[in-house]
Amino acid sequence: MTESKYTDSRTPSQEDLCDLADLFKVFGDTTRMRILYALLQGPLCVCAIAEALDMTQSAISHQLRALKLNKLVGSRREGKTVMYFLLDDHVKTIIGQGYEHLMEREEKRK
Amino acid sequence: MTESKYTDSRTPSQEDLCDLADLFKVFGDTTRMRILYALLQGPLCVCAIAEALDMTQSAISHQLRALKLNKLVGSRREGKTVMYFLLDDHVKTIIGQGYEHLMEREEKRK
DNA sequence: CTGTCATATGAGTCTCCATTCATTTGAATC
DNA sequence: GATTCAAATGAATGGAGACTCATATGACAG
Repeated sequence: MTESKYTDSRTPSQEDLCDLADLFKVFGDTTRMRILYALLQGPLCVCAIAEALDMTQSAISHQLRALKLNKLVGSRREGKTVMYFLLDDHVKTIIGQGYEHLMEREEKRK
Repeated sequence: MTESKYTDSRTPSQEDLCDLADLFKVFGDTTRMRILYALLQGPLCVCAIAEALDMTQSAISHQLRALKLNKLVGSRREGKTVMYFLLDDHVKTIIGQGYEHLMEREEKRK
């Protein structure tokens, strides 16, 4: 059975591999990566993120939307402001593994 | 010091975050993801991959190039054929973590 | 209920990149 | 050397998506 859509099985189907690629696509943008990294330190509101990354509020909102759709971040309203925070421990692990790969890759470079 | 380019430090600089996003961009394509997944089982030559994924040899070669540039796969010539293989254990971990995230995300979906 | 601050969203633009197609390089066999 | 099979590469094209700009929604203060 390679046709499973998230059965209990550990073997991804072709469709799963597509979803997987779509997930990593979310990590594959500098702005979103910077947002995720910022949120590693703790929750932040939209304007704080925009300020930290020196980008427009609109650009940040658009990217937060993508992160939220993929359940990587969550949000809660606090008065006029909206706080965003990481939803998932995998985020830390995935970023960490990516970073380790980068470090090793650099070592091997002559 | 947030300016380090792969120092021994564990804290990525802005440039590192960009490199990190670029790395995940490589995982963020269905074709490349399918190639990596195929290679999890063991080394394969270009034509075998092309056949397995039902895509042209050219398309596969182009994507293998991207994977190779990022040191995710290596290659060795064997006669007329060229075998490709995974270079890095992080690949397995990263894909695994991504998949776990997907599974959890599905659970939470009503 | 009006203004203001914070955020979300839609349309449009511009850039990037995955694939195709045509061609080249490379190795083996004759 | 010529042919053939495998792979790499370059140019061109089509589509996706990141940002901008303008506008809408939402919450609070007065």
